[in-house]
Formats: sequence, C-alpha cells, structure tokens
Amino acid sequence: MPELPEVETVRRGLAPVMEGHVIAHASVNRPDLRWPFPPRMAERLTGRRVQALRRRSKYILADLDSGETLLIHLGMSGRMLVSGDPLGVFVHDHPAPEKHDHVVLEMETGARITFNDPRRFGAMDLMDTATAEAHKLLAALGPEPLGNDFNEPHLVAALHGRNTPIKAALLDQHIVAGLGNIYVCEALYRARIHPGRKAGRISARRVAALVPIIREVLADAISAGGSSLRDFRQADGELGYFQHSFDVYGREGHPCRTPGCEAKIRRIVQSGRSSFYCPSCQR
DNA sequence: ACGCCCTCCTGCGAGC
DNA sequence: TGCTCGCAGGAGGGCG
Repeated sequence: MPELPEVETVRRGLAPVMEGHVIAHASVNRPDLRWPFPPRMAERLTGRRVQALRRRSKYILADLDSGETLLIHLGMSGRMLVSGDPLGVFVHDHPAPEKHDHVVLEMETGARITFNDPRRFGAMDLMDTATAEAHKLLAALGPEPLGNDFNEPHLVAALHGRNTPIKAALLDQHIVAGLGNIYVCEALYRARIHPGRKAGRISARRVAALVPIIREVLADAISAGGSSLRDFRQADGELGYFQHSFDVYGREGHPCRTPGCEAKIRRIVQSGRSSFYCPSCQR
C-alpha cells in the first residue's frame, strides 16, 4: 500500500529506535508472508546491532553488524507499531498482541517494533549487505524519483515509443521506482495529463514537466508524513499510513480543485486499478 | 520486449 | 442486524 512517501515516513519513524541499537530478541510468528522468510531469520536477527536504516523505492533496508541486511516490504497493508521506547521518542506502552502481528523485534533499549500485515502481501528477507543491490527485488528497479538519476532525459527516453497508458507506465517500477496508484493520479493531475493517454504520444516538453511535478508530489507527501509522525508520538505509535489530502485520489464526483474549473472528478479502471482525474483539466 | 490479465490475502464500508 | 458485493495504497508471473 504504502507508496514511497509512506515508506519514507515509516523509515524516519523507525530510525530513532533502530539505528545504533541492538535487537535483543526477534520473534517470527509464521513461516512466510508473500514468500517464505529466509532460513533461521529470528536467529540471524537476534543479537544484531542495526547500523543504518535505508530506503530503496518502497523497501526499507536495515544494515546489521553481521554483514547482512534485512529487507522489509510493507505490501498493501503492512504497518509498523513502535511501543515502549525509553528514549522518549515514542512513549506508548506495549499493546496486547493482535491478529496479524507476524514479526516482533524487541530492542535492547526496551522498545518493541511490531510488523502487522493482515493481507500478507508484505515481505522480509535477509541478504549480504555488500551485494544488496543485486537482490532479486531490487536489481531491476528504475531510478529513485527524488534522486539525480531521475531526470528529464531519462523519463523522455523511458516513455519513448511506449504504447501503454501513461498511468501504467508511471506505475512500472522499472521506469521510476516508488510511485504507486495514489501519487501517479496526483502527479498526472498536476501535470494536466489524462491517465489514459499513450505514454509515447506525450510531447517531450510535457514529459519533461512531469519530472519536477513527480518530485513535488512526493516531497509534499513526505512533509505531510513528517507532521503525522509527530502525531504518532502523541497517539499510538502506528506507522504506515497517514492522513493526507489528495486533489483527485478518492474524490470521484467531487468538484475539481483547479480554480475556475467546474468539472467533477471521474474514476475509471485501468488494468484493474482505479484512476481518478479531472476530465476538463487533464488531456 | 511489450502489454495485458490474473493472482496472492484479509478487512471494511455500502447497500440491500 | 446480518448478509453479500466490490474494492483496497503492490507487484510477480504467465500469456500472446
């Protein structure tokens, strides 16, 4: 579920309780999520110090002092709950275990990190840190949308000749890594591009304009996530989702927010996913 | 290589 | 109140 901004928000929420700290005990409550967990995962995590918490696309990567890296993917419904942290970042008591609490990390500090994922589309894996980029799930990913490798020439070249709708092209993680259904809808609205338009038939000028728009949409969402992190500290410590107001996503039938536009937001289904757009602003 | 479709799984809200 | 239905933010895999 969570797209890049939510995953980055989760990473930032986990960093103070994980980075530099030792996992005193790991509990793994089932053999798999989307895929089987790696062999002896609990043993390979227990006693390890987390040296750094990174993000690649929608994946969180925890580098351990054993030379291994823990990959965490939240899938559609994965959440992290941080509780009992004596550092005072999160001040919540440990909650009672809930259904779908699949992996629990008890930190030496007393903090507890619980991975809860009802739909089990999430994943965890362990790999050698030195060759992490070669991991099956990471190797083919396109550039980070907030990084320097995501630029106008790259996007123009990646979309050139593509017969697929721009909506599907931007969801393709080989082209740009980290966008999901919500932020593609939002970016196309800001760029005034109809989601059904063929990717290869958009002028280079309009494609180039998409690059800074995608960056802005994500950056705005990350700052909104940052404010919601502060709310988590006062609320319940749950990481993974945050309240954010969207211009088109989930607003079918509501008025377009473009000043002077009288149209209502529409929903269509493209390759099985909902697309929201303004029929007047987006062409 | 590309484009399209299906699939995994549970939960929730709308509508009857 | 209780059902059934449709839908959900991801992404790998198989097909033509």
